[in-house]
Amino acid sequence: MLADQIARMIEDMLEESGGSLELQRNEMAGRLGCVPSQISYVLTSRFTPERGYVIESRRGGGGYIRIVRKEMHRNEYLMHFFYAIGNAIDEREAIAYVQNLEGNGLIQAREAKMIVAAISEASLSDVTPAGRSIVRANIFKHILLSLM
Amino acid sequence: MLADQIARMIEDMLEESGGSLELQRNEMAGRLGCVPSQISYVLTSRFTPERGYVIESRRGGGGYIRIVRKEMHRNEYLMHFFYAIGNAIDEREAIAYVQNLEGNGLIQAREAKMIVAAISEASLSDVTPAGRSIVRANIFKHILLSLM
DNA sequence: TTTGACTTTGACTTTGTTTGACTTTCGTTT
DNA sequence: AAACGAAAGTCAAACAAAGTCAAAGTCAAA
Repeated sequence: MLADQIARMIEDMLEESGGSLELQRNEMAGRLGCVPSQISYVLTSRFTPERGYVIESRRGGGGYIRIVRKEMHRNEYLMHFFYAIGNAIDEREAIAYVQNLEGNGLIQAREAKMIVAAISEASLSDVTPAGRSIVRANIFKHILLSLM
Repeated sequence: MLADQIARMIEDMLEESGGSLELQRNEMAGRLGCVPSQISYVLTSRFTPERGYVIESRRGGGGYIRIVRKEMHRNEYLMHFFYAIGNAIDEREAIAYVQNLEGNGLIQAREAKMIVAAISEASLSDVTPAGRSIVRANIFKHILLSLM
C-alpha cells in the first residue's frame, strides 16, 4: 500500500537522521509520483503524537514539514502519564497528575503552576463542558511531549 | 530563504551592537542583491512589536531605519502581554509573544516549549476553528497570570 | 452483499515570499 | 521659495508552499 510505503520511507529517514527531519511535501510527492495530500494523509494517520511524533510545518515559499520522533523509551515516566491521561481527563485528576509529576522531580514548581493554569476549567471556559475534558487531555499530552 | 537570511543578519547586528542599530534600506538591499522592499518585508514580518522590537525611520536624503530591541521589566512586561493578547489570538502571533518572553529571560526555554505546545493548533484541534483563537487567548492569559 | 474503516485523489483554500512600479517625505541646491 | 534628488513607504501581482475536505475507490468482515 502506498501509505505504508511512504510511512516506511519516512521512518527510514528518521532512523538515518537520528530522529528528526525536514521534508518538502511537494518535492517528496513528486519523487514518489503521488499527490501531495497523500503525504499529509500519512502524516496525520501514522505520525501522531500518540505514537510519539511531533509535526510542525510552514507554508509558502521555502515551506517545510518537520517530523520529530520522541524517544518514548527514554521517557518512561512521562510516557506513563501520557498513556494514563487517555483521551479525556477532568480537572481534578489532571491536577493530581501534575502534582505527581512535580513530586517525582519531572517538572519544576513553576512549570507545574503553568500547566495547572493551562488546563484549568477557567482557561477552558469557552469550550463546551462536554468538550473540555477532551481538549484538556490534548493540551496536557502535547505539553508532556514538549518535555521529552 | 531570503527573508530568513536577512532576519538572521539583522539579529546578528543587533547582538553586536547591544540591541539597537541603524541601517540604510537601499544600501543594505544593494549589498544583499535584493530589492529594497524586501528589507521592509522582513522588518514588518519579523521585527514586530509582538516580538519586542521597535522600528523608526526617516525618508529622504540621509534617511535611515532604526531597529531597537526593547526590554521591559517583569511585571510591566507580563501586564503588557496580558492586555496585548486580548480575547483572541492566532497561533503565529502567540508564538511571537512566547519568543519575546523567552528572549527577555522571563521564561526558560523549556517553559517556552511548554507554552507553545499548550496553545498550538494541534492541542486545540478539537475546538472549532472559530473558537480556537479565543480558547488560546484564555489559556495564554491564565499561564501569564500563573507567572505573576 | 452490505457495511464501514481505511486509502487515494484532486480541486480549492490559506499562508508566506519576492518583485517592481509608484508614492511620499526629506534635505539640499538654485 | 521651488525644484531636485535621495531616501523610505505602500501595495498589488506573481509565485511558492502546505492545509483542507469531500468524493470515490478498496477490501475485509459481518
